[in-house]
Amino acid sequence: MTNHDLAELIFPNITKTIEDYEKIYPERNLKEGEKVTRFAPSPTGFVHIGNFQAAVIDYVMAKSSGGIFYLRNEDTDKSREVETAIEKIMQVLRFYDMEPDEYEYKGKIVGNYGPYIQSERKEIYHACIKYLIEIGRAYPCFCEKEHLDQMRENQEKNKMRTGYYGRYATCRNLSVEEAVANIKAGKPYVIRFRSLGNFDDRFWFDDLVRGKLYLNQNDQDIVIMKSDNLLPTYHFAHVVDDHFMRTTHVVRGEEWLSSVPGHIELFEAFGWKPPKYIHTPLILKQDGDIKRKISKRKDPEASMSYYMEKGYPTEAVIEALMTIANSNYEEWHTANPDKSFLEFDFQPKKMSSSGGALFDLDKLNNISKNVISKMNKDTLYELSYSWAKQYSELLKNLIEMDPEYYKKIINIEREQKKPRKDYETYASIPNEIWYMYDHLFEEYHDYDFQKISNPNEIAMILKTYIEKYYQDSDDKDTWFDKIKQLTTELGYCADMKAYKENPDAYKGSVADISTVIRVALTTRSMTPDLYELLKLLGKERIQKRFAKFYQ
RNA sequence: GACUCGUUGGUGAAGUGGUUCAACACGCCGCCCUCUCAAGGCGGUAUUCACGGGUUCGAAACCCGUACGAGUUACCA
Repeated sequence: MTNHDLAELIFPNITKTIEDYEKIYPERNLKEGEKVTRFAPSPTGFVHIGNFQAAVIDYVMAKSSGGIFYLRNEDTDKSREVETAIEKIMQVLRFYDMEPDEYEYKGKIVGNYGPYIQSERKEIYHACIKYLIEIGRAYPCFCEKEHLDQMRENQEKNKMRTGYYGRYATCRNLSVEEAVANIKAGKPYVIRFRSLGNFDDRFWFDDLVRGKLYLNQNDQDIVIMKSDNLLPTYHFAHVVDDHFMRTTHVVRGEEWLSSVPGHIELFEAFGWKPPKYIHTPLILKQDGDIKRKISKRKDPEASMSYYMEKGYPTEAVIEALMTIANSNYEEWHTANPDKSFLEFDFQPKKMSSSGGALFDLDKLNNISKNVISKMNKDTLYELSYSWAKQYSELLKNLIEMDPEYYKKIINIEREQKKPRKDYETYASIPNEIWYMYDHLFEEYHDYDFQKISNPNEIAMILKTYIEKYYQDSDDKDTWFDKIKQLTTELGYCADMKAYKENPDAYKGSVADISTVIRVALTTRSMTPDLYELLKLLGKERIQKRFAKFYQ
């Protein structure tokens, strides 16, 4: 009996060969420099920020080169799979406007290199494994878990490298007859790759981030097909898929670096050319004194849904992630505010290889504030409204009550050279504008009066102001002149400079008077421009708010 | 334990032998700015690049050790 018989026994129904697939999935017609990248998440119901960053890089590299960005669903681990995961993934991609060129979604395949779901590619993997068995580079392994565990324990005890290699790879020495007999007897098995590598020999490999790396050859007979569902392991699926889908650049986390030798050997066994690799530093988080991998269980910000719920503009998240990837991105973006991030010349070499970047929420918040501040009122209206419809009943109701009024509020000190930066996220908007709504204002009674806190004095200031001075029709200069007149009339200092030079000579200043008005109007001592607020509220509502203090 | 990658300020980092006595951004602090806050302006924030040794006229940059951190070491990706 020969390897051929063994291969036939294991895969009797596989008739297509590798050559067939080479024809079905021909080399892509790429122009010089065009890149093919992919986002290949496993459907766990969770889009990790690190994976998403890789997707952003994938997208930028593909799109900026005129190439292809596709989505591949890596669902080979059926035990971890979550039903709606792929919808979430698609939702995230679309939300960030990173529509893949090729994908498979809800039964529809877009692209000529599918299926794009690994569990549907079984035949292709099997054909490849069949080939490997025929040429003697793969074999069935009947070792049981207990045996493997025992073996590893012994290896550890003897300070040997752990794993299935060399003399520990017992099943590689089984004769075809023995293997066939085992299979016919119904023994469960996995398929392992037969490594020809020598761990003591080194080879170099060029990672686009780190440059030339000298690595030990792989000598592990890694599992390429699992026993229960006959699906491939990640390692094997990566090699087969990225070859037949004609991926040119693989972007993945640096946790994959140590499996590179195995992947390279797999490519070599087929005589295929490996793609270029970009192993990105992990995204870490500061936890007390230590930095650790951002974890999906402990850290809500590990999930992309966090940023969607909080209402960060997509542009802000992308900028934060791009800045971690290439720190000159920010500078470039300020210099080219109107350009899309796709026009940025992303350079893998410029990625830090310092083994992990802290994701800085302060920085994100700052970027986000800037992004929101630069939106015009209509854009902010649209984006915050569509966010509210999904995530905030409160904001949604406020907007729907009177969209034009809402627009006026968010337009205060907006659409100018140096706009205000009040809103960090869409979620933070209600907290900044609620006092402009009477029904919310009525419910709140905690006034933050500052220097002037005597109720009689406050009542007097407010009453005098509204009855004697305030007019809706005043322009800003007139308005402020009147505030000054009021200030002087009540014995306070209207000139800030004079006041600062000699504060003891006065009861207080125009700033104190303004603060009283501001607080009475909003309960807060810090708000946007007072004049704008007054105008928006109008005399009648102002009067009502003031009246509380002198009735 | 073994293997691999790394180590520049509070954070992200620029910088690969000599205008870097370490850019830029965030954060923090201070001052200024005819109403607050925000913004803005100005200034401060690493006598030094984990540590020790070496190479060199010259090192954060090159070499060697040490320490520390991270990743991998699965029929998970």
